[in-house]
Amino acid sequence: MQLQRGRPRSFAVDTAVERAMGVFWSRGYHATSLPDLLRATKLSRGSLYAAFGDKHSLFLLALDRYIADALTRMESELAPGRDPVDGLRAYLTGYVERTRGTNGRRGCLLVATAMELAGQDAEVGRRIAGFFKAMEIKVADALSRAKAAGRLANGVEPSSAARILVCFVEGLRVVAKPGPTPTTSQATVDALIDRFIS
Amino acid sequence: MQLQRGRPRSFAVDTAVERAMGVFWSRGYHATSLPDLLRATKLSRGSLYAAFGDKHSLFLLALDRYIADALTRMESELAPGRDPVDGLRAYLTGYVERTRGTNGRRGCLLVATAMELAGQDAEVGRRIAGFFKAMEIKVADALSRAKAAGRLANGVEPSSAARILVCFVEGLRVVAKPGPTPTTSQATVDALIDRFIS
DNA sequence: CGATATATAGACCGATCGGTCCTTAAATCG
DNA sequence: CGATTTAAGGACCGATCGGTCTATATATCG
Repeated sequence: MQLQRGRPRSFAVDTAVERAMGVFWSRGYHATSLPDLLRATKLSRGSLYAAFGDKHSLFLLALDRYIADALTRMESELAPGRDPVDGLRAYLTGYVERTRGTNGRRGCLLVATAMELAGQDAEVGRRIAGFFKAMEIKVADALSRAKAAGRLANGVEPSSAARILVCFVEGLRVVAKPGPTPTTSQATVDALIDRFIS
Repeated sequence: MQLQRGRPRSFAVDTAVERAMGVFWSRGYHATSLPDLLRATKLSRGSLYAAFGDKHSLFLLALDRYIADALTRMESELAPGRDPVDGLRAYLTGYVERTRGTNGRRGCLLVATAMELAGQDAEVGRRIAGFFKAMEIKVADALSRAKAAGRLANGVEPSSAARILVCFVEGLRVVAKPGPTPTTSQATVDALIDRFIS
């Protein structure tokens, strides 16, 4: 970003990335065309390529933004200062809310990208794997704090339970994609929590 | 399919569908091109279009085949005649095996299709939703038999437990996509079973 | 054999893909 | 003011997309 003499940038890079993220999120990488991105970002072809290089680079920025948002949300839900059981409940319930109605139909950019690109695109693969790992660590940490407080059911081991929860929430996003089952999801989450919390 | 006078069909429709399935499975729908399909099926353009109509129709046949295979496998794993707990273990362990090494990288056609197309393509959406429903019913049935045999942990309800297991296995396929974690998956499955079986 | 049916090979189609480039308008600087 | 910089708009590019069609070769029938 250089000194701005002459006409200043009429668009904020951040909001352009955010809008692009929305398109990739709704359609997936391959099904998103340049015209789609231009419409969403309100940029001209020239501006978009000057600012972001190419479609793939812009996608990586959008993916990074999505990941950062998800991690930020998790950090507040599972904050060390908070009651770990409340945090875990909030964390899981958040996924239920995100699979309701229109949101459910939209799915999850991370899951869609994992399935669409992670196998072929190393750059993407690293980001996705890193996210799942980070998520697992945060959940495991919350479970450890719950265990220390004597709130875990007998025989529950934080690290393996964390892996179970991570698989579960990602699976929720898959199963909810074709047709969300609004009422049952929360009950399913409650039943799951019931197996781990005493 | 009409009477075959003259040169007989030099290819079997079934094996062509199976080969096409393999390509869609590895690359996803949008990223699979006609040349990809021709190479895999060893058909000419003309033959492929004469036999299947278009790319989308061929994809639906491939998806149906994948679903039928999955249901067949489940029916043997969770057969009513078999010990339900053994069946559930075999069912879950099957997913662990399918996420190892190269297989894991390949992912799952159903999950990938759910994320890539189920939101936009009603025909596909119905198939995916139907599969998840069928799977849930089969698992719930096995859990019911386990419960009747007094093999379930206290407080476990078959129908909600089935929803949990379905989400878990589909999530396994997502998390395993970017980089399989071979050794831990079985341990994770064991830890999960441990929460439900007494 | 000749008639018929099937599949191959590949030319061909319009549309769209991602990406480059050039002109013009607008805004800020000295 | 004029010089400079930024972005918009859109023409334009080669490549590829899914899909059609026309030979041509081959096999099976009567």
